[in-house]
This record gives sequence, structure tokens and C-alpha cells, in this order.
Amino acid sequence: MAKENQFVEQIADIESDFPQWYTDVVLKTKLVDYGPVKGTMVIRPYGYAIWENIQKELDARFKQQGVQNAYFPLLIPMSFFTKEAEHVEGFAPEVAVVTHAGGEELAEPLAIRPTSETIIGTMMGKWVQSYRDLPMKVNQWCNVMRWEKTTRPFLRTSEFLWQEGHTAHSTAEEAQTETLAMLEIYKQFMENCLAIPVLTGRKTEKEKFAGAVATYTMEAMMHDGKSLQSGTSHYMGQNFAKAFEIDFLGQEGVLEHAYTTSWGVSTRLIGAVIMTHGDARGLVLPPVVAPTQVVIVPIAARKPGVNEACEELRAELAAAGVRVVLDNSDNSPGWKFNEWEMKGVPLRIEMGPRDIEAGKMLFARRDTLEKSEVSRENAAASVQAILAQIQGNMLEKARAHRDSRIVYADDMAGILAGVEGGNFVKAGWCGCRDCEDKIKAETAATARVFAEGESAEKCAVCGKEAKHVIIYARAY
RNA sequence: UGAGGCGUAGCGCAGCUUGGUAGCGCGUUUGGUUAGGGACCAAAAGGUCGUGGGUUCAAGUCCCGUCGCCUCAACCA
Repeated sequence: MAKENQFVEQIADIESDFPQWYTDVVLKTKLVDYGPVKGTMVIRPYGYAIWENIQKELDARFKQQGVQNAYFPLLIPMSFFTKEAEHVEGFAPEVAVVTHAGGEELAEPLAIRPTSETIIGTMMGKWVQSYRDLPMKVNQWCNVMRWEKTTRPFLRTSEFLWQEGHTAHSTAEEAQTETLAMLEIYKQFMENCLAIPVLTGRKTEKEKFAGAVATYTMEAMMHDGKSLQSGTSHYMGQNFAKAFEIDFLGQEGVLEHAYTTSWGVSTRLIGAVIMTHGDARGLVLPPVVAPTQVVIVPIAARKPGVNEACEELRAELAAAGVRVVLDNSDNSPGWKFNEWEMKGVPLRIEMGPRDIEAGKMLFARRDTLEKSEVSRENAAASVQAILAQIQGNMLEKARAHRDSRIVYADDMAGILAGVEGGNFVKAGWCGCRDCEDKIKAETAATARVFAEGESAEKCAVCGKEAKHVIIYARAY
């Protein structure tokens, strides 16, 4: 009990004070630190390593889809933004602008990119001439800046890292197919790599990207039942092609506007991992993206043979491709257990004189906190098997948590009660903007995504005939 | 941007009401004993009290400004 109390002092209670728990965990596990400028974050090595693993997994999938990486400039002439009316309206309030350089005021102010549709559209306009140039698919890994009012590490920062893919196609059908294909790639990545189940589908007009014809989203449920928009894929139709003159000569010799898409996920995904899987002890990281998959804690390390046996095990696992650390520090074993659990390492192996004598090792799983004795032989195979089990179990657990918190409502009171209880609420919607606004005003919940293929009799707000079913939730 | 809270040692905090020698716990350093769930003993180091100005013989404490962080609300990946 005394031990538990000591632990509780370190991070806030996850059930009663989730926001503070989040802040405590990201700082104490050294994922992140605050930058000196408001809303900026320093992504520390432990956090950046997660991002690198995310990048590695996604980048391979993009390339399979025929997307090539490129890099476009950070600075974009302000005039570019005014070319697409909805786009500038949506982004103008949060753009940071460079007005001075070289000791002089610039003739034209330069926007620090909040997103790159305008510059990439401009360049594609230059590069695309013929239907033979299409489809054109580029992606960039970069930073963007959006001057948000309130910020939180990973979830919402002034500057963040992301990838933005941009494609141009000769037909609407092909561009729409691409939009949905990327959404599906994201979904598979979320579930298989981050162990986060997501609901995918279209956003309402009110919630869609500024300048898009249609926005598709992945919504994930966090520990407290709130939703996190984890990634989006937009179908732009010809909106940006018209604004930036992405025109091509078709097979029939007629000049046409291309159809474009864009899609992105950001360092917010790290926040999603933290808030989906975390527990009272801190982080729980999915093995696929965990910077350290296995930590070996020696017991009675000064007894002869212990350190040697642990180092031998470490080398054996490392050689098999496992990301493994041997904690040789002077801290007591109990201290190490708690520390590495807070840091979310999926598997801990304890090895002491007793185990060495018996030819065994002790596995302690982070996801279930269960311990088991395992034969020292074929250690790498045992470790890989249990890591795969942990990965699968984490997804199942997150899915069960989410599914237990999806409820139905047929009126405003039901929606309010549902979201206050930390649920996703499915309800009918007539399709009008007024009803959508009312729900937001009265319940602080927003329409997260259309529930495809479901039907309801009446709109939960006005009682008229329902045209759609919407998933409402409070969101980060 | 609206409401509330907070800035004092690396971290967590007390001290402010009623101005008068800068404190506590954890951590750190050194030496020793330990080790299967945050070990123990002994000694030591560590501070422009966020920052600028004002009041005063005297400011961590009172007054004004300013910067930053956290929470809630409105905007977004």
C-alpha cells in the first residue's frame, strides 16, 4: 500500500483527472518537453523514436501505393492562399506570417505553411500537362505551423510534424478511389501498428476540410470516452485544380482540370497511443512502435554470473531484431519495475540467480501486468511470440472498451446523457446545419463521422425524417 | 480570446494573511551495506523566489505591469 501511494504521487489518477494524468505522463516519461515559445514542444528522444517507428511503417505503405516522397518549401507567398476562397477562410486565422527578412520588410508577406495544398497545387500546375502525367502522387514529411489558441503536447501544438500526401488524377472516380484507399491504409496502420481501432467515414459539411468536396476521417476513442480525430483524407474535386491551374490535355485533346486529394496524419498519433492504451501506471506502448520492446532487469546483479547471463540474453534478443535494453543502473529492482512500467515498455524480463540456476527467465507483460516463468531456451522466439500476443491483446482491449461505449439516442437529452457518460452516441439527423449547431451548443459534442449503412427514423433534434445516422462525441 | 488556478533548489511543495537570517520531502554527489515491486546508514553540494518597475530602513511576502504553464469553454491534425 505504501508503495502504491508513492506511485500515486508521481502521476495524477487516470480516472478522476485524466487531463493532468496525460500531462504528467508525457513529461515524466520524457516523451516531450515544452518549448520556449507558446504552444511549441520539444519532442525528446523517447518520443521521437515512436514517431520514427510510425514513419517507417507508414512510409512503406505509401510507397506500395505508388506515392513518392518530395519536399516543398516552408514559406508560401500569402497570395497563394487567396486563390481558393474556402481554404483561405478556414486557415487565415491561424497562419503565422513572416513580414521581415534580411533586415527589411518584405514586399509580399510569407506564410509559414499551415498545410501545403497551395504550394503543391501551384507546382503540380506546372508539372502536369498531359493525361500521361497523371496520376501524380507525392508525399512530404515535414513540420507545419498553426497558431492555435490553446495547446497540449502532441494533441494540439503550434508547430507539429506530419506527413501530407497530395495526389492529382484525371477522373473524379479515380481521385475518390484514391481518397478512400488512403483512408483504408491509415485504418490498417492504426489497428495493426498502434492497436487503435478507428471508426472511418465521411465528415459533415460543417466539419470538413476548408476547400474540400468531401473529408473522410478516422475517429478513435480515448480512455475517457472522448474522440480524437486521428487522420483525414480529403477529396478536393476540381476546387484546387481550378484555383492552381492543374490542367491537362486529355486523350480526346480537350483541356480539363485534374481532380486532387490530400491526406495526412501527425504527431497527434503519439497522443492517441498514450490516451488509448495508458493506465494508472503510465504508458502502455504497442510493441510495433515501442522504442524499447523489452527491458531486462537483473536481480541481485552483483552476484556472480547474473550480469553476464543478462548481457548474453540481451545480445541474443538484439541479434534477433528485438529492440531490447538491459537496465544495469544502480537503482533497486523495484524502482526499475515501476520506472519501465511508467515508460510503457511492453515486456520486462527479470533474471536472477534462481532463474539462471533453473534455466528460466521471468516475463512480466505490461498490458496485463501478468508474470510467467519461461524457459531460457529459444528466448528470441518466446519473446517475439509474446510481443505479438501483447500487440493483439491491446487492440482487442481497446476495441472492447470502445464498443462498450457506443450508445444510441433518439433525442437531445439522450445525446447529452450519452456524451456526458463518455460515450460515442449514434443518432438520426435530418441533414440540416441548424440541428448540427444545436447539438454542439447544448451538449459540447460534435458530429464526428457519418455512420455508414445505418438508418434511423427521425432526427434527434427536430424530429423530422432522418436522412443519416451520425456518431456524436466530445472531442480533443 | 473569455473564466479559474499556478510560477520559490533538478522534481514536488511550504513560507505570503500580519514585510525582518531561504525551508521541507524526493532526487543528486561521496563512502559503505544492500537487491524477486520505488532499499538503508553517514556526510555533502545545490537558490538572481518567472521577469520589469514601484512602495519601504527592509520585499519571496504589499502595489502595478509583463511573460509562461495548467484546467474549462470557442477553433483545428
